[in-house]
Amino acid sequence: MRRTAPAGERRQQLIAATIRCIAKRGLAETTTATVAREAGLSQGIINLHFRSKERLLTETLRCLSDEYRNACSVAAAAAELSPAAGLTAMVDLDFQRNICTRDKLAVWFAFWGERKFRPTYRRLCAARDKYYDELTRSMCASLCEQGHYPGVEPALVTDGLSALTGGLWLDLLVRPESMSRALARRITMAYLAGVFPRHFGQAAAPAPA
Amino acid sequence: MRRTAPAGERRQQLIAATIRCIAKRGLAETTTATVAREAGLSQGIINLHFRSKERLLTETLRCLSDEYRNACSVAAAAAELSPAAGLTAMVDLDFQRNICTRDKLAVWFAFWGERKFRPTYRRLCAARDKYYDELTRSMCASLCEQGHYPGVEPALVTDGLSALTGGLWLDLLVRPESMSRALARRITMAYLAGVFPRHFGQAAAPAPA
DNA sequence: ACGACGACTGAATAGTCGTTCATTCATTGC
DNA sequence: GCAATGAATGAACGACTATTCAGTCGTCGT
Repeated sequence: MRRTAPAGERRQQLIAATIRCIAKRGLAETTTATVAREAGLSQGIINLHFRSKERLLTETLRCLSDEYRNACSVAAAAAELSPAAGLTAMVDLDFQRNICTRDKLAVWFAFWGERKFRPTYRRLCAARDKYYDELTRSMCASLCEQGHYPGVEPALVTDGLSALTGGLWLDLLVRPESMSRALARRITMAYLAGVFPRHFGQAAAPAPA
Repeated sequence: MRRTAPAGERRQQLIAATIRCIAKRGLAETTTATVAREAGLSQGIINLHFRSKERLLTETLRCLSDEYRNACSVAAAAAELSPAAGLTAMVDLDFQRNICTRDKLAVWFAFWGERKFRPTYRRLCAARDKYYDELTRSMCASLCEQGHYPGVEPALVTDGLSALTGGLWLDLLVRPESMSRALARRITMAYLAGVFPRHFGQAAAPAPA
């Protein structure tokens, strides 16, 4: 391996090592030394490329947050076609291979446990939440209007969907033997079917093969 | 204040201080010193009454777990009347004043973030989960049978309900400005209404004043 | 080929935290 | 009242961790 690498590349490498480290050992036992070793580099490397451990963690979270928001653009595009297609794309995305890795889920929950106490974590998480909420809410609102669901409150459905997704992620992380991405997707679609029966109910959309 | 107290009392006092400490500062910044100060006692007190910090944390989690399981007995009793009443009691319980404190939620999530890596945390959390699942699943199964819902899978509904509750707890903790216990309860009941419309739908049960 | 640059190293440092233990002092039985 | 008991203290200790920095060595321009 090259001994020297472009700064951006090394930063990415260290962030990846951080994710693996948190997933393997937990945030409490993730030290600068373990991350450096995981990356196959030396003690001081983290303070060289990030100014501190804190910044490494912050950048790691920002990386995941950006990745999620970028992935959302696919769902936003699908929503142009129809609100129901947009919501389906959103659910697919949430339980997709790339986004919904066990390693990445471990990192999300590690930070969620601390976000109340670290303003920077809170800001980054809140930004992702806001983006999700606005996107999902507009889809739900359109579907309520276009699909004639006068009794359904878009804000309520959005909050429910967001909470359900978060809860299923937790199950995927801590009880992988009894929860799978496919099952999580089914449960979420069943929720949507309960809310919007004419669009997600049994007789509504043909299930994608 | 008495300088010496019965051992059991002091242990409870220290567990309460631990909960406040984790809720105020997060697990990462909860040290034996901060817990002792929060309790108004001295450095070595934790190692005196619990053998180590680790055991203090474990006992704290066990305390919350037991409290939750005890509270469930009310819901189990209600289920004897009817499965739907049991489920309603379960939802009420989950968003009740005593169980669903901001402090206690903070502790739950602090441990959930680490449970993958600490066998003891995992065991205690898994025990609570199992209890919840079995209780809820039997209620759902009874309701499916007695209420004639042939298309509904009890296991799926249980997983969904558990995930939704967990997600709403997270919202209550980190976004108290946009989530309340009452709203969380409404969202959960709306979920049940989607699954069991004849028992939880608009025209089914009279909303409690 | 060579010199300058800077990425990288890893031993040293300063600070923090969990744990220990000799000592203090309130409580209880006599 | 007076020991005897053991709960509680808090200074001291050892282990660990983030950060620093002087030195090493690969890379690149000339």
